[in-house]
Amino acid sequence: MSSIKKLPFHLTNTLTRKKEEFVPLNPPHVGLYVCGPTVYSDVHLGNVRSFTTFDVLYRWLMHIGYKVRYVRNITDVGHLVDDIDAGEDKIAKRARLEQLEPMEIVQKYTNGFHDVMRLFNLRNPSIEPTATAHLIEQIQMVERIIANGYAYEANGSVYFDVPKFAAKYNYGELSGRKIDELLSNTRDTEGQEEKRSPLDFAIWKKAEAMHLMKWPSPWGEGFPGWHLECSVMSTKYLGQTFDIHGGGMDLKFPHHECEIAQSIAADGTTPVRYWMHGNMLTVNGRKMAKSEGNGFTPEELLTGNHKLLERGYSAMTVRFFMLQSHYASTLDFSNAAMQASEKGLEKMLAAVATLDKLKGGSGDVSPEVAALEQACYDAMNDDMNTPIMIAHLFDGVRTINSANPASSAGQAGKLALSGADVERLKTLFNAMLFEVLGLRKEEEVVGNSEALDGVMQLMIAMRAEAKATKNFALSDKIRDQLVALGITIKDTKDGTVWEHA
RNA sequence: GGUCGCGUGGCCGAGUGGCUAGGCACAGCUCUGCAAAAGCUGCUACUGCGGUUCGAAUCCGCACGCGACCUCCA
Repeated sequence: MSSIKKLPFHLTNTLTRKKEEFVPLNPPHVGLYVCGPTVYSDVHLGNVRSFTTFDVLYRWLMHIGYKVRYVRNITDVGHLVDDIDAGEDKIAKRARLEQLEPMEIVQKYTNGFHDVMRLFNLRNPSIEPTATAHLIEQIQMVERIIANGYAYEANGSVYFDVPKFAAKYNYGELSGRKIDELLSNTRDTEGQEEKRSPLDFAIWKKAEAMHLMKWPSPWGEGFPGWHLECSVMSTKYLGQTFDIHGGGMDLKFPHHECEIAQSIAADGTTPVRYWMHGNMLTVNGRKMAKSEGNGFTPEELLTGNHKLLERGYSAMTVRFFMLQSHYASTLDFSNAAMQASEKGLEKMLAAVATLDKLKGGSGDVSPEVAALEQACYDAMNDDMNTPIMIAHLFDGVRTINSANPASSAGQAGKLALSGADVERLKTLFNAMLFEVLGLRKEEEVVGNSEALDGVMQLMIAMRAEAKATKNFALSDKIRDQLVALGITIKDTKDGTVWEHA
């Protein structure tokens, strides 16, 4: 039958700020690197949004036929807290607070991160490297950068020489910074006397005596710089130049800018061909962030136990909510928006259930169904436009419901779908909804045992008896009280069915 | 202060020059003992002021409002 056009895929390259056709370096293979979490505290919903964006990207690339190596790191060393704690490792600080070994903290929050990823149905990356497991490679990269003259040692630390690099290369290309402007905007450099320029950044940092996480190096005991691990691990597993690097918008500068500089300084190669940046999740217009204190954990989300939440929402509701906006737009969290998504997702999944029961008549795939299918692929291939794709699926929902003979509506069932149409729609909805968007049917909240279904069949039969004798008071009482228990009864043409509300 | 971006109907949120996005909410109708679900119909917006154009939410300028980054952050 009519074949769909699955390619080409276009994405917005934030390096060029243009939408470009995606052409892998070595098709059909694709190298994808995404900056993972720093495992020193719980991930919040804003983090989840970013990882979800790249989860869908990963899924989409595979769906359209690429073989993807997806690398997402775990940052378990190295980032500084703030001025007060200058020189002290973030993870070490937390360890002291909680009286735990640093690696215990790392393990704890890594486990927590994985739990969250499972909850939101994110696929595991191909490789999930940790910074602490790549210290040798990081030291080697520092050595290469020094050897090439773009870094210098000072008092046991090693700094990247930004002005020297910028003299020859385009430092600031990704984030649109200009070195003069950066210099004029520099804050006070207190405690940074070792740096030749305030723009220089540490690629190896000397550890103070009280520092808990430190390793020997040619420059003494210390730990790797903030941006080094991503350069090292992406190079190691994807090559000196690879296809796509993703991360949150807030990592663009300085993190990703420094990654580019490091790779060029160390190996002379531009590391990334396509940069992708996901936008922020906001709450009342402000970025959700640890420092803002406006984040909530997935656990709080599910239970609704947080001052921002009117009630709890399921992980799939949230996932659907996020995918109903474009990844490059900011997305504002609100209870009203969550409830709208909840209803929408229910409607979508109900249509999928209906679709499973449809038989369909004779005939070929209709042009309308073929067009719907193509529209979904086109939307996804246009910079991964999930909201448009979902809008098309909702058009499909109307088609499905209109073709449903079990519906009691007069006009329903009039729209004829062929058996081929039904099969095609099943394939499409399964692919888009579950495989690509990564949604899944919610597990039944209440234990859905055979016993419960038996009880329900009994209740339905008793209610049918009451209705048969026009005892509507009793039949309504049964239905209303079931509603109070979270069970909905629907009278359809094919009989009465029940479901969890 | 610098850089970048945003401002769409009751709410969320797509859309980059002309042709109804979609979801939620709301109203009417169909169906129905009543509901629920579903279908149909209605609600037709683009911060303000100029400009370009036959034509602008969409391009340009200015103003106002908001945000992100410039410091760890998805």
